[in-house]
Amino acid sequence: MNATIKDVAKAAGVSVATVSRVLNNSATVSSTATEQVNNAIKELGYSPNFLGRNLRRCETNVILAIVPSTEQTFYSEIIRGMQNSAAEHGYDILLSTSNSNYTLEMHLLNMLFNRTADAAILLGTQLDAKALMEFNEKCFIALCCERAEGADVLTVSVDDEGGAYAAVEYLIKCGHKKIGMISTNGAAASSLDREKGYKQALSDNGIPFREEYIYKGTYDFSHGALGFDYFRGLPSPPDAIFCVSDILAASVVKKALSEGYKVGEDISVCGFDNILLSGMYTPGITTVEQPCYDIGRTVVKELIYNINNNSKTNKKIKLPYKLIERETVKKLV
Amino acid sequence: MNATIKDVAKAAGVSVATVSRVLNNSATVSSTATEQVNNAIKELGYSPNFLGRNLRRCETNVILAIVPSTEQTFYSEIIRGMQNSAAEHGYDILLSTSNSNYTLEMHLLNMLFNRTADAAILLGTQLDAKALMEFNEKCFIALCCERAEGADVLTVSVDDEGGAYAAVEYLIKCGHKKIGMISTNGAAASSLDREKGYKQALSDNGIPFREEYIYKGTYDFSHGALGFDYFRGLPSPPDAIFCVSDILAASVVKKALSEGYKVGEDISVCGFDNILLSGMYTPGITTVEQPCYDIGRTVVKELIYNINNNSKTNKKIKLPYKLIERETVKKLV
DNA sequence: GTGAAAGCGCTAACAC
DNA sequence: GTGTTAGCGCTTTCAC
Repeated sequence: MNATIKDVAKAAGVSVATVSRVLNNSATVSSTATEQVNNAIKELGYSPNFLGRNLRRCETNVILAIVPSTEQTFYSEIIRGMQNSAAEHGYDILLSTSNSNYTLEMHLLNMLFNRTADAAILLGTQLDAKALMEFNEKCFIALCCERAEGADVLTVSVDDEGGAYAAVEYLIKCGHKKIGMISTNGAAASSLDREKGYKQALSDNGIPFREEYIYKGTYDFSHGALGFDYFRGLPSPPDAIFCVSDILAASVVKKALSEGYKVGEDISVCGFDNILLSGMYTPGITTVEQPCYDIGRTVVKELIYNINNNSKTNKKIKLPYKLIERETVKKLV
Repeated sequence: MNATIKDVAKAAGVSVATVSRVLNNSATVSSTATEQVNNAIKELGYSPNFLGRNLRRCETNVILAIVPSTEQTFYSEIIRGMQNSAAEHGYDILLSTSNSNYTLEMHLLNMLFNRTADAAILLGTQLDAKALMEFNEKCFIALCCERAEGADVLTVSVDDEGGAYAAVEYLIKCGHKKIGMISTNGAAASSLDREKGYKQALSDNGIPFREEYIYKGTYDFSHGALGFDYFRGLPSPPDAIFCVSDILAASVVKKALSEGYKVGEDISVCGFDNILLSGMYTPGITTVEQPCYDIGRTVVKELIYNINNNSKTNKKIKLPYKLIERETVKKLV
């Protein structure tokens, strides 16, 4: 079987303690001993068993990132940010998908209790504030991208309200007055925050809010088209639509195109996220960019701070958005 | 701190052995003892420490899936397939991204040696056949989606050659004769196999292969447009283009559209993968679907078979593709 | 049906 | 600068 630290010690003619010391640079070891140990390691093809090490140290240096699925391409940059930040602190990020399934998410979170991971980052969760707070008491967790209303847990996300405000203000500045919004009817705090930004921008610009100008569906692609159909059925349909995600925006664009509309001319649409799709689409979709890489870096940095200081700062961090102008918004002025 | 098996034993008034037995259903325990133990577990909020268990058992029941990045949405279904299959066998799938970086990939593979995971699945790798074979001797690994030329390692992928053949034959059946291909110039075996299918379909249908009808770039979005430009510069440009990926196909479509072409009319294009984008695009992109879910299920099933039987079957499994007709291919006949 | 005890591989006092 | 050794939490053999 695999060589153990004992085998290395024997081969190097030293004690296991010395081997451990060179393995971890934990104390001064004579250069001769160091060399002997390193030779033995090489010879035996030794690799330390982390199960033993982790058991002893009561830590794994693994952070579990739980995503609903990897279908959202914008997670990709977030994860890269997480990894880079983690690597700087000697941690690894391991990902797992919950498929938005409560039982599966609980199973994954249970990895914190069974010591498979030191901490977990939730990118969207099925748990309510109460359950999250309970976890937060016993474990190190963080929310990423999606805050949970009433949950006092470390959270890093884009400034959802500000981003939506900027998008709608941009639409208004472009001369649009009849602005609809496609949102979601679940409990997603990001959607709620974006609705807030939408309303605020309207009101700050003297445009009355109309209840019928807000369509609520799901995040599913089909709901963009559905929203578009709904708006068309209105006596006075909006001529610009702000969507809570780029997927939804793409759906609106596709539907409008298929109905013979010229998007960016007859109808304007703006998304949120700036996923790759938005730049690839024809016409290019105007949207609000999330600082994904920074979000990933930040959440890991803060989480590791908490781990190292055995603290629970529970900060709520909102990172800046960026408006990306492309071709789906008509400039009337 | 966290309760241990000892605490449970004490609280239940039994030995740790008995607790372990009820935890693992490993031997008959009297119903009274079982009840006492379960009560103690609940009371103490006990969760077994897997580091201890895994160390003792010399296994983790974790399979590491190493992906270049989660940017490719079609990994999403593959991972779902992996997870479902893994769960059936009591395993968890943990994901990690290598960013196509050799050092990072080696770091992740090293988790096999340090016993963080029992096996690894590589979805695209930077390692060459020799390195893969070496790993395969000492560890349980599998390749997924992308075979490695000359590597005798368990591999599960779509039938790349057949899929490409089907796509090109479809183009031919639609009346196209001047068919270009956008491929990649790296060592990606899937691209090579798809080129083979392209050539075979041509030759089987009496269409001579033209060297200048094959453009090789990278997987990067920009290379679709680059390929399109290249083809346009030819004295006799192709009127149909088969792309090695949907991303590349989308790029061709976008570029053609921006140049005033009517895609599916003036020019035909067919992709590969059937990622979500292809259905969302306008026009919908005709493509070859990979059986992602099945690929994921199959690779995990075979890998766990190997683990359980301590065998290395090294099967090469090719799963069937499916042609998805949408709107980017003109039917001339 | 149950308990005592060895030991998985490692780290870190502690002693020298 | 180095070695001895206890013990992290668990499973499992062996006795009873």
